[in-house]
Amino acid sequence: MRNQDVARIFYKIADMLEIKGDNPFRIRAYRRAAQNIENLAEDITKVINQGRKIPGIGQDLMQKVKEILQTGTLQMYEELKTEISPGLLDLLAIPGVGPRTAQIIYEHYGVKDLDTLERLCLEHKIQQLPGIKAKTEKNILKGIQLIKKGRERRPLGLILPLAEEIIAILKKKCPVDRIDIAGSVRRCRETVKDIDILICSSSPGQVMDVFTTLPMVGDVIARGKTKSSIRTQDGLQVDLRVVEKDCYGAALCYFTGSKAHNIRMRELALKKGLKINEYGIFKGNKRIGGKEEEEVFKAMDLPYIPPELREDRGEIEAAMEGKLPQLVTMEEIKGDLHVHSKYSDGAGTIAAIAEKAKKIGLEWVAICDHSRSLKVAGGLSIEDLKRKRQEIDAFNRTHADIKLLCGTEVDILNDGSLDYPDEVLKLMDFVVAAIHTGFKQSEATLTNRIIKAMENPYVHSIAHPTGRIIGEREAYPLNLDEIFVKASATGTCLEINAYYKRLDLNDTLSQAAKKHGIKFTIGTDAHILDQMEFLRLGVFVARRGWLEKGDVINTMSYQEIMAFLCKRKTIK
DNA sequence: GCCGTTTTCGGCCCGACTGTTTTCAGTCG
Repeated sequence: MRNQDVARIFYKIADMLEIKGDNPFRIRAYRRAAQNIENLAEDITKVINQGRKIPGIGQDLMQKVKEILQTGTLQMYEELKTEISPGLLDLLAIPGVGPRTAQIIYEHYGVKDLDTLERLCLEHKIQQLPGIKAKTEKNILKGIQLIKKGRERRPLGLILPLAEEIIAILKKKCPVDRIDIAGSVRRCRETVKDIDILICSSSPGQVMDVFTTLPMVGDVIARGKTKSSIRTQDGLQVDLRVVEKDCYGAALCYFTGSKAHNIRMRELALKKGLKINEYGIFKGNKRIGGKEEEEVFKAMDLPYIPPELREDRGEIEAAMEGKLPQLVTMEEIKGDLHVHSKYSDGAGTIAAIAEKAKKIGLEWVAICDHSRSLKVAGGLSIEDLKRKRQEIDAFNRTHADIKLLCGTEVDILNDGSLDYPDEVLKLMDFVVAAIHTGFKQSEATLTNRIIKAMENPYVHSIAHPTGRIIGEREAYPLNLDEIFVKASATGTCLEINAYYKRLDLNDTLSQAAKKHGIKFTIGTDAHILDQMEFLRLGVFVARRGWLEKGDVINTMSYQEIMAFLCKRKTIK
C-alpha cells in the first residue's frame, strides 16, 4: 500500500463527510492528513513503524492509518460508502458543483454518473430543482463537458510559457505598475491546474477588458472589478486579480499559497494578535503593512520564505528556527549535465549545442549520448564514441568561452552491468547511467541494477532515477532508501532530469536524498536544442527540494567540475 | 479531528463572484 493510496482514502472520506454536511473542521482535518501523507518522501509504513509523528495526524487518524495499512481499507470508509454512492463523489468533481448542489441533485434524481446528469441538464430537469435555475443548469452542463475533455493537471513546462505570454500582453496593452505570476506556477509545482496573475494598475477596468479578450480566451467565467477568470480555448483556467499598490505584497503572498501554507501563516498571525489577508497585515482595524511580501513574513518574525518552499512541509518551522536553506538559483548554474547530440538520437551538432548553451548563459555543457545497446535511440558504438571524444577535444582546443564535457548516458543492462566496458567509460569526462529497459522487473531486481551501477567507479550519476513520466508512466518499483544509502556511500550523484515530463528525481525525493548527503546533477535530457531551455525546470525542482548551491554540482565552474568528476574516477 | 507563546477545551483563514435571491448561500481559491 503506497502513501498515495492511504491519502486517497482520506480525501474520499473528506468528500463524503462534506456531502453529509459534517463539521467543516473535521473535514479539513482529513484533507490535511491526506495532504501530509501524500507529501511524505518516505514510505508511511516505515515512518509509523519507527513511531515518528506525521503532522495533522493525531490519535484517531493514526489508528485509522494503521487500520488501512493492515487491512487495506477502513471500516469507517466502507460504512460511508454504503451511505454515499461513489457516483455522488463524481458530481463533486464538476466545477461549480459543490456538496450542496450535488446533494440536491442526488436526492431528487438519484443521479450517479455524469452521462445521466448531462441528459437531465439537456432535458432541463435540473433547473426545476429548488435553488437552481437555468443559469446554474447551463454551468453544470459546461462543467461536465469540461471534465470530459480532461481537466487534469498539466506540466509546468508547458504552462509557464503561456503565463509569460499573457503577462507580456498585459504589460504591452495596459498601464502596469506591478505584475506577477502567483499560485502554483509561482511555487513551481511540477504540474498546475490553472494560472494566477496579480496586477497593480492605474486602470483596472482596462486591465479586465484586455484580459477577458486575450487572443487565447475561450470562455469568460467571471468578470468583476477586482477579479476575473477566463478559460483558454485549450480549457485552462486563468485567474486575474487587480490589487492596490499598498496591498500588493500581502496579496502576492495570499495568491501564491499554498493554501496549507496560508492557513498556517494566518494561524500564526492570530497568535500574535494580528490578522493577515490579501489586503495587508492588521492589528485590530489598523493596517500595519502589506506593500511588500517581506513585510508579511517580518510581521510574523520570520525571514522571507521563497515561494517554492511554501507547501507547509516544515518551511514555517525552519524559518522560525532560522534554518531555511539558501536555495540554489538559476544564476548559479554553470552547465547542463545531460544533452543528446546527433551522435545518437539528438538533433543538434556538437557546435550547435555549444552555441545554444552559450546563449542560455552557460559555461559548459555535458554531451551524453545513448550507449550501444539502445539501438532505437541510435546508441553509439565504441568507435563512434571515440570519434565523438576527438571532436569534442578539438572543439575545446579552439573555444575558450564555452567548454564541452564528453559524456555518455550508459545503459544499465538487465543484469546490472553497464553497456560499455570500464576502459571505454574511463575515456569519458562524465558518465550518467540509466535504466531504459525491463521496467516490469521486481523491486529487488531494479534496485540491484542501480546499486550495481553505482558501484562502478566511472559512474558519476544515475539518470532519471525513478523512470516516471508525468501523466504517462508510473515510477518503477525501487527501494529508494537502499539506493540513497548506496549513493551516499559511493559518492554517486543522482540526477534531477529537467525534461518537463520527467522532473525525476522530484522535489520530495530530492529533499529526502539530500538528507543522506547526496549530490545532484541537473540535466535537461534535451533531444532538440530548444529543450535545453528546460534547465530552469530542473532548478525549480531542486529549489522545491530545499537544495542549496553546494548540493548541485552544476554550480561548479568548468575547472571545478572537471576536477570533481576526475576525483570520482580515481577512488577505485 | 487536530492542537497548544490565550494549552486539555474551544477554537479552527477569509474574501470575491455568481446566481437566486431581496439579504444570502454556494462555490472557489
